[in-house]
Amino acid sequence: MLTKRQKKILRAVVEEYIVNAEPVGSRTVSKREDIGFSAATIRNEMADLEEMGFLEQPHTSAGRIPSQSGYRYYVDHLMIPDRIEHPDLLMIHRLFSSHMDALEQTIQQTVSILSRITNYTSIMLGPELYDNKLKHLQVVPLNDRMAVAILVTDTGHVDQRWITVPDGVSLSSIEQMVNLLNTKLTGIPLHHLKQTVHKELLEEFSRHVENYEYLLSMVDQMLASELEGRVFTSGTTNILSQPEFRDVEKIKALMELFEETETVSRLFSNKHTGVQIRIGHENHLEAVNNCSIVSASFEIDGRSLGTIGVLGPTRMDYCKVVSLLDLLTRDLSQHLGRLYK
Amino acid sequence: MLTKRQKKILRAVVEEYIVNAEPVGSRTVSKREDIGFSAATIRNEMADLEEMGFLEQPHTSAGRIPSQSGYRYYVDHLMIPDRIEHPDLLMIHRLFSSHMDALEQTIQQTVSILSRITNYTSIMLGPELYDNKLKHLQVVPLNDRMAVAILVTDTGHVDQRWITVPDGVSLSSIEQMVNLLNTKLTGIPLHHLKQTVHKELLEEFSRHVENYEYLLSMVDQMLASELEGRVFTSGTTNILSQPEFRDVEKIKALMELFEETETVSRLFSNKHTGVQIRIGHENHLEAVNNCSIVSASFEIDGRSLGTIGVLGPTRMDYCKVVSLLDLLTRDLSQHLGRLYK
DNA sequence: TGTTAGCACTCAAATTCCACGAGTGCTAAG
DNA sequence: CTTAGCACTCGTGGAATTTGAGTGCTAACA
Repeated sequence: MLTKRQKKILRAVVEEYIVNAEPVGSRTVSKREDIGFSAATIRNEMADLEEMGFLEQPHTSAGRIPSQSGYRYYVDHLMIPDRIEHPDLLMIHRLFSSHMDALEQTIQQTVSILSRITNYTSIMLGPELYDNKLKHLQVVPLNDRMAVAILVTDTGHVDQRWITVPDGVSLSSIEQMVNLLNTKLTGIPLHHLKQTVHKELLEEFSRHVENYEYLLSMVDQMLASELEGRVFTSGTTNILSQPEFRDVEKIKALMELFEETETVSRLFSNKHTGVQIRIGHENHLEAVNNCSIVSASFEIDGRSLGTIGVLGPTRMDYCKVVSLLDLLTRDLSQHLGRLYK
Repeated sequence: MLTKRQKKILRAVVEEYIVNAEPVGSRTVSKREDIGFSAATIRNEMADLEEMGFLEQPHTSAGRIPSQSGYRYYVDHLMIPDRIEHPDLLMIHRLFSSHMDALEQTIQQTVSILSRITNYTSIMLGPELYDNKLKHLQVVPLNDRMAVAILVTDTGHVDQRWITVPDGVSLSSIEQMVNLLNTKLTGIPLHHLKQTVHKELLEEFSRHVENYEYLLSMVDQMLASELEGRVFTSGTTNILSQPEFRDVEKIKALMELFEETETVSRLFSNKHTGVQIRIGHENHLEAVNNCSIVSASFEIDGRSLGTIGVLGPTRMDYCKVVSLLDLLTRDLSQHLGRLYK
């Protein structure tokens, strides 16, 4: 357990380092208004804090910087979330009060705003489509071999894919099949579509549609849509302004990371409610060992729709980011709620 | 006019520099097999070539590097396009002989292969949709205020947008209108849709559809689709391995460039036939002053569909890139031709 | 007993200095 | 016209030196 004074000092060191990105010495701390002790006293306390693992020294004759447990203690016990500045509030308010755009646009704009306000890289996962329900299915033939299949969900998401038409299948039988599927599948969650077809509709199929065996391969092609949410990013270059990324190798590792949506998706996924903070090694990934990821989910009716998050150096302005994410996910959830009702 | 020997030497310098990224001295050149002169002779010639502006010296006691006009002369007069290596050929062949994917996937795979083979950043513009013809129009209502409009073109491109339903417009009248539009607009090029509606269909509208004034605003929303081609990139991080990008500032400028699709689109646009090379300042953009852009268009029936290109340092392996782009655009054109017929 | 001033000490970063050598330009001989 | 030889240039890299921020320890003080 830390004494009150130690907490004060730890907090001062973290906040000072977040701003200046340079090791902070005892003198700097003692000169802060909220600290009433001499540099010598601070030195003693800082030595103790280092022994406890909350601070570390780059080298003997330098000041202290927070260790990863130092940051962890800070976000868990010492941090007081910022109030969001007025111009930022205004920008967010304007985004969500604007007329309804397509979902993807809203998402893209949200990440974009987040990265502009924080000056870190921001990322959004989702929304996942698993339990979206089928609203409409459409097949548009392009020629006698190719057709476009279009799936619309109740949330207004549109999914498309090209399918090849098996030999010997007529346009009219395709049409017949699509009609049948539409009447039978509307309202079924996407991740149940395939098994519903195979379990319940096979019989119906064989009765109403000729050549149904061939058509089945088409249906399977149609329904093999991607259910995972997409990854949206914004401000990937922001992080290059941070002094901890002067090294080209680090930049490269990070940029390559962003090109792998798979990994990004894993890094940012967040099944908890509320804002989640992962500091450095807590991410279990070499490339982000000196980065922190702050993320939060947005939801409708308690059902998580996706995640929005920020990636920055461990020396991140947690106060600002946390309060911002809190606000954004609230507003986003509300906005999407209005949209879907 | 350069003498034969000068050409030989210029070529040697350029090729040597492309490989090693270090100033090449007279000794290095004289030791090449295809050069039969002593270092001293080369020195004299190199001094002349420098005077003519084809070579330059970083400092007095260093070798020469090609100037931008040096590269220009090289690609215009000295370069002999490479034969493409077998494994690369195989990869490309496999891409285009695979079953037909959706257009976007083919495109993404093409850029990806290009960047992997060249180790530079590769980019594709397009395809532009201006003269694609409408194949099918569909409106799927989500609730009483929102609907999704879906546009399918004859090339299988699907465009979607959310539209708001004006008050007092019934679902049935929307249906009626969509039917009308489908019969009247199918086969019309996308960039004519709007004016066709306003010029030729207004009258028809007023006769068949009630409340047509309200519906018109919906139609306008639907048809305001984006006709410019999208920008696809791959291997943005490749360029970070090049020794000319050890400087974080340069990296940042370039990465920020990639985030601006507008500028990227302008940089790579290529209205000529055949492979086009733009070297350094010829791009008229600060961030790519020491980069070259090689691009080529792909087309169907002589009609340009889009552009594919490569961005690398001016010290680029032009031979490889040119022959590769030549092959890729040919194959791509052919592939798309097969697809659309 | 807790706090503070003073002082010697440490060590990274910046600066200066120096030797090395790759490469040049010029000259004179072949 | 070509080439060997030589003096000269200048960037590179390493060693030595200086500088200064910051520490730990000790002793005095409240």
